[in-house]
Amino acid sequence: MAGRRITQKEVAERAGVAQATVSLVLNGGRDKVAPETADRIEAVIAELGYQPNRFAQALRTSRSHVIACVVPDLTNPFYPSLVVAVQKVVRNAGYEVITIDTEGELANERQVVAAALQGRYDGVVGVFFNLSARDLAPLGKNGVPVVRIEVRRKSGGSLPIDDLFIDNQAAARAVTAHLLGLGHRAIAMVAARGGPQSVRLQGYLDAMAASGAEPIVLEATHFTVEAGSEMADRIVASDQRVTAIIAANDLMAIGVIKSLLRNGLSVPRDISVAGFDDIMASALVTPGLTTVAQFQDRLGARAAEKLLSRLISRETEPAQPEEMPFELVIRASVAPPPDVQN
Amino acid sequence: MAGRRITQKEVAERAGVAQATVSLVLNGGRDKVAPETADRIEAVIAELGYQPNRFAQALRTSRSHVIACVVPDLTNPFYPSLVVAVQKVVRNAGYEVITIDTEGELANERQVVAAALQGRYDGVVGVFFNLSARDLAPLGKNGVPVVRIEVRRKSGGSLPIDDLFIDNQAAARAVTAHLLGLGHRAIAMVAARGGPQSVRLQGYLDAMAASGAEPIVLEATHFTVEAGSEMADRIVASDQRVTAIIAANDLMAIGVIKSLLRNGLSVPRDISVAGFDDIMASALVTPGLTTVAQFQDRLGARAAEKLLSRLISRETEPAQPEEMPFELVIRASVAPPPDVQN
DNA sequence: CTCCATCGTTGATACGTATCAATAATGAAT
DNA sequence: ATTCATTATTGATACGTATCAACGATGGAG
Repeated sequence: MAGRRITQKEVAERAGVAQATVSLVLNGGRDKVAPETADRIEAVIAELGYQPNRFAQALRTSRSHVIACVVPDLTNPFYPSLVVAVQKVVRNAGYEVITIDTEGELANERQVVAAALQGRYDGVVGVFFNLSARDLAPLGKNGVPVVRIEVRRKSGGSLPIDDLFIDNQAAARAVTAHLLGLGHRAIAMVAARGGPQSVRLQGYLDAMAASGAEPIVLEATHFTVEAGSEMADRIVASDQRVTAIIAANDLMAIGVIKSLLRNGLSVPRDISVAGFDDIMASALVTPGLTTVAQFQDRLGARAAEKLLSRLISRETEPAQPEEMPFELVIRASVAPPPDVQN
Repeated sequence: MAGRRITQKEVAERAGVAQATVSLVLNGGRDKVAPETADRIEAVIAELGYQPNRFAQALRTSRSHVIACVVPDLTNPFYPSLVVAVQKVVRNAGYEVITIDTEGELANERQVVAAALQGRYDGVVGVFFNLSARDLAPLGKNGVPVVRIEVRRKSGGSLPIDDLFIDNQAAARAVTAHLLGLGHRAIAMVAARGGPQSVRLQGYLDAMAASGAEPIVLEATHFTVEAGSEMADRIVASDQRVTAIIAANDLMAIGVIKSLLRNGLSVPRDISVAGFDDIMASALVTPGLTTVAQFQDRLGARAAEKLLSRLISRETEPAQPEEMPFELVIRASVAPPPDVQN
């Protein structure tokens, strides 16, 4: 009962003017309108506390002022900071953010595209595990800009699909090289299907090949702590002698550490461990986890900026991929291999 | 160019029928419509892949099919699992979720209320640090149901504000009693302003008073790891002798542990530490953190269910607060005090 | 055979906005 | 004094939907 919604019509009546004029004033046509009229209308707007009806606007303009932020797993601590960064940037520009947890599932990613094609989202930003540029093409064609966050240089081709990427292959090479430099040779990689896995794996393989070391690869089913533990258990149980383990992300790496400690091994004295992402927990575990920081907040903020500029300028020029930095974060979980430690 | 949007009008034309009839079929008026007509229309709908325009629907019905999920800090690992649980439940019912990170700020919480009053959200679920039932009252009056997640028994009074709460005072009593039971007397509490702080603090004070022990309270400015470390530093630097520290949440507790270890103390040998929330990192730190689990996923799911049932039934009966369980999770960060350890 | 109730369908309308074409008012130019 | 260009304002319209009043058709009761 309390607060009925105020409409332009009511403002118009109160200001002794037509609804169209109110609309004119609101849409920057300030110079199309006599200053005193504009002032009067704005006074009434303030007085009545008028707020435009977003749905009517959306219906009329077919712009929703909503953008979709797509992540594969919100409970993976890597993503919330990204999402928050996006929200902060975009909020000031009058956009709302719908965060969609796709669980890494193709079907859910498809649903986002479908919803966007319905005009529900003005733009899409995020991480797609399954969809390729081809799948996202309809969005570009229909004027819905997309900013992908990728794990390697990629291009949306001639479409308005911007790519923000971190060269994860180089990152994986860097981690592997760091371990090799300390004297490790028997370095295992624990990866999982989907996501950034293959790229990081490739970087690892590159570095190993370059140094002539024999790669050892284990593939888990998920990017979780449990999966990491399971893989490490398997390594311990096998007779394979390993002095270092690289996990495809920090959650798995933490699982690996847990498993090793449980099995009575010392990290890094017996086995060194490294991961990717630099999630908060990585600084908190004991020993601190050596990992690759990707600066999620900067990543999210930059992605949001790119999307916004597309939304504002309405330009549909082909995209330029933009590289974002990573950084090797050295912590206590890595040391020279036992035979070099003496 | 590719996929123009299909409207009811187009469906109607293709089916040789009026737009109103299509609408009738879609809105369950299936029994108001001749079966063969309905079949024909549904066939066309499937054929053309018609999807209703949400904005037109919202404008017409003033129901947005969007619900707001309000949390104070998405980067606090406590909340994402809550949000995800809400999303999962609500998605199947055809609702979208807008997650709003209020940063614990009053202004942002107010903005949510304002947006909801504009009709942007059909319902609101979440954690409010600053707003009281009185502030949320306008929502109830305007038919926007609210489910609050609270830290103690509270009531929306006669309004349709459902409360889901965990008795944090009892939880704090339980933690404190556990420590007292082990023989601790000099137990400090590290709290922060806002949020669940005062309630947990009260539980701690209750338990201390009941056992005749002298309370020691430190108040930090934020609920973060850094704040926890800072408080612990302060304790170490002081000449106060303390054998156990309870932190108002796990992030702070982890900060406390970090600080103590840095200062050359052993946890739990020299000082025991406990927290609240049971975030993932708590199981991963060394030593594992004794804490209070609140089952965020169940909490979120239940909250979403309550909201949904309000949305569907349109009932505006006064709310009944519902209690959710907590559980003391004992890990390695707690042991008897030094003088009992002999 | 006429009347009336019932059923299926439809035309018209409103939700609140943005925008376009048209009008009224003003002053400049002839 | 008349015409014309310019400026300020407005009426009308459409976006896509849900809904209500009204309509024609059908068939049963009288």
